[in-house]
Amino acid sequence: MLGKSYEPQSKESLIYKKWEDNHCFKPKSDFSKSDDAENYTIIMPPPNITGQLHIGHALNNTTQDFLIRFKRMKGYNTLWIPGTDHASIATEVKIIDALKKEGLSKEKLGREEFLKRAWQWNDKYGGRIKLQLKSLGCSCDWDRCAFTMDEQRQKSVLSVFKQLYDEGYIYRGEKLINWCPTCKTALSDAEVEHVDENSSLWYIRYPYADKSGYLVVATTRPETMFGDVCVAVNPEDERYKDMIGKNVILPVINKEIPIIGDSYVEKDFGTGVVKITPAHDFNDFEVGKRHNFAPIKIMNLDGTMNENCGKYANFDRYECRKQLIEELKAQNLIEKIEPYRLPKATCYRCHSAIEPMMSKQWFMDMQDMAKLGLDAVDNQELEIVPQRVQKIYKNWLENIKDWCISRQLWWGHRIPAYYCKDCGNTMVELSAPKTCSKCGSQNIEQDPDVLDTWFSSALWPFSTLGYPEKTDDLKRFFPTSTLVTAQDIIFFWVARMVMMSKKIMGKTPFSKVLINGIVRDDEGKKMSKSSNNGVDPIEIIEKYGADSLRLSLLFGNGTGNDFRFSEEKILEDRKFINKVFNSGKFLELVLSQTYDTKLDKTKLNIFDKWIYTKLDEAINEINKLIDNLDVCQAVNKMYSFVWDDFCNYYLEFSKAYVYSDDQETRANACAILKDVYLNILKLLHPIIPFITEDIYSNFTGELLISQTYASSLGQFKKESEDVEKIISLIQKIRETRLSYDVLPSKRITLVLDKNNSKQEAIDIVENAKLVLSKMTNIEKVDVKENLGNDLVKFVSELGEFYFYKNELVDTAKEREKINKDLDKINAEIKILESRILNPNFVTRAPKELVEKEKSRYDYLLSSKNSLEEKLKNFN
RNA sequence: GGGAGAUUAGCGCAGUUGGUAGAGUACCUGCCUUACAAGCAGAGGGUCAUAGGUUCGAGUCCUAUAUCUCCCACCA
Repeated sequence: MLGKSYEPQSKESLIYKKWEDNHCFKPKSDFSKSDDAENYTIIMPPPNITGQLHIGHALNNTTQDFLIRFKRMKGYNTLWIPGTDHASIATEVKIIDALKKEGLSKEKLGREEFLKRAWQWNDKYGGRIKLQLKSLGCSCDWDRCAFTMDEQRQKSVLSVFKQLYDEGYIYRGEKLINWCPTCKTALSDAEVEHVDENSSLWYIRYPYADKSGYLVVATTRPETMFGDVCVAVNPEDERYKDMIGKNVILPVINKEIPIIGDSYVEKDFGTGVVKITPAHDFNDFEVGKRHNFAPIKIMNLDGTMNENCGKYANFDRYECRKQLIEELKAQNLIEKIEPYRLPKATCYRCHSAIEPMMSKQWFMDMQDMAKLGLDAVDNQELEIVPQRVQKIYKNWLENIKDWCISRQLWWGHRIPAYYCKDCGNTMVELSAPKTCSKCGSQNIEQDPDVLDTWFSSALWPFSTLGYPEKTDDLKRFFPTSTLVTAQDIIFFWVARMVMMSKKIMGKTPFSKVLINGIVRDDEGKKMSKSSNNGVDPIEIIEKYGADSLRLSLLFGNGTGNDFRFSEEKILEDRKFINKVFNSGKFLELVLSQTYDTKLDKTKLNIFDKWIYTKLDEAINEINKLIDNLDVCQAVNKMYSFVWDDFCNYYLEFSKAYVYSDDQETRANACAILKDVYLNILKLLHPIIPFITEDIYSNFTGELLISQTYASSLGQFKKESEDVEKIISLIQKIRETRLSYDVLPSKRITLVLDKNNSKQEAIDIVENAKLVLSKMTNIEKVDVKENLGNDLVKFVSELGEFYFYKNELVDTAKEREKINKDLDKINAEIKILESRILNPNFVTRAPKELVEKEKSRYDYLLSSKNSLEEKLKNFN
């Protein structure tokens, strides 16, 4: 029995458990190896274990679950692999924060203890994330749940690292890298965020060595002057070109450096003179390299100045700047200071200023890799939806630089590089070597650093399937089908997965990628921790149920577009779920009043044939839309099919039969209604799995999740068209009744002209009399030979119809209304005439369209005619 | 500095080969019609940001402009 109203809270977790207990989330091939159904595989973007899921995750995972459930019911061998990400730097930052509160630090704790803490953290938060996914209804295979740092994934990482090292793609070297002085680690380019900041442009005088005056250098980083190796001017710059080759004195430390010419310098910016600090600026590094200057490091890893800065050694970088400016001012070496807005590079985790530093790190050569990533898109091995994202993806790959993959952190995959302390030999091995491969020494230590967290994420499409082992899963499910993710990790993750998969597996990891938009709050602001406007899906689920949340996320939101989340929208959308529930209650009621239901699909009336045809069309259309990843339209279609076609029409039609006095008619009508309704539940299951499952099992005792769509009965074109005509007649009757202010409860007569009506119209109306009467409160239909003038005419697609004038209520406002309608029709007639009478249109436009317009024109003319006649009735 | 997206009914939004502007919600009218008032039946409301262009025909394609949002970026 269905309750008075649906209560999701009490049921959802039980339903989920039932699915799990019955192994519904597992691929069919787990039970029958010979199953040759086509595979449909999704790997879940692993959420960071740093926290809990927000609405953005809910959107992504609902979308994935929608796809998986739909494909599962379409008969595919579906696999959805869940998992979590260790999120190296993000987690480490969190744990350090937590330690701080206890008065502890990472160093005090030591590596081993620290890692213990990290694993505890994983247990706690990873667990909560899984719980959230389950409450959302995600039908992923938990037995295959992966963690980026579990044993299996460690093997994948080691294997890939070694292979790429052996092939020369991974190398170690001292280069200028992005250094976060707070996190005390190197970062990749992708991990640097640029924010505009108000600062100054300092104009500093560098005296000529020959004491003939000074050169003014404009800089945003005065404190880096200790690392200057030269100053540069544009060789084309008339002001300075004669100075090239002369020397200037670096103030404060009084060091002589040369003036060089390099076209990198813009004549028009600042003074046209640039100080070159190769060890602390990426551009300067290139300039320095071109002119063979050795970089001079001036900073320690914690952001303090080093011994190359004279008395400023050990000063914090900002304190140094402050005092240095004062000293220069005192020496009259500051020409001026201008306010200046500059993009500041910051750490994407702790948001402190990044310092470019010379440092020995591990890198991945990205030239060949990037090409693999570009090929995937260019050769259409990979389709990114929405298409515009493809440009962003390509642009990034086209400008990519080598990837710094080592991090000076503890929580992560330790780099499998071993150094011989005696001969300096480097060994990259899957397990720790006991002796040096070169000198045989046992004095060996492992690199203390770990890998960029995105290195392991990049392997996700095959590491989750068991790589490097040649597992059945890997054979069966790689490459996967669709990836659904958020746009902020296109570079971090999507691009790198594509490159790694192509490199390691030789194949693009998935054929389609759906990039969802950003989730905003009800004011349109991006949901983020800093704005504190994030919403926990669990809260919403507890309040409204998972189905409501899911529906609200999927319904009416353009695929790939940003999405505004509000509880108000949930309340609006939730009405649909109520509608589904109530139609179930209606079925239950009807069935309870019928002794016997026998489904005989050979005995379908035209309305049954119509709804089956509509259902078939809907499924086909939805299938197509889903293949194109047009989730929004697919859900729209489901919604309108169920509410408009099924609830508003079919259900009402069926009342004419399920309450029939004829037992056989009644039994079959009930059976068919039930069958159609169960199909509706199947159709909706991917959006609102819980309630549909609940109702389905109520009616059948079977599990809905494991059902497949019924094979089509075929399409009944003729009957469908007839019913469409009946529907438009119903609308016309209702409209006409209302226009004459006839109360809905008043039963009136529908009249047809026997001589002038098409036989088709008479037959259709005759056959649909019962339904017409139910839907429009028509008492009877008169087919008359001779029409008197006591009638009022109206027109539908089936032709002309009449009401008895004396059954209607006249009103004065009728004239007004008719005139208004006439105006509208005349306007459209004019538009159509401009077309139909235009020889260009008639000859160039498609024939069918011309035909369509012509018949529309005829219809309008007769409508006009009838309105004009009607108008006469009110004279 | 470069790039992308948005601009459609009061509101928040759909609109996939160019072919008479759509649903939801709000508002208005009438209905407590035995699934559902979280409902049913109707109605009103849009020069599809602006200006040009291509076309028989443009919300849809092209070119500018404006406003908003996002991404990328080494002008010291």
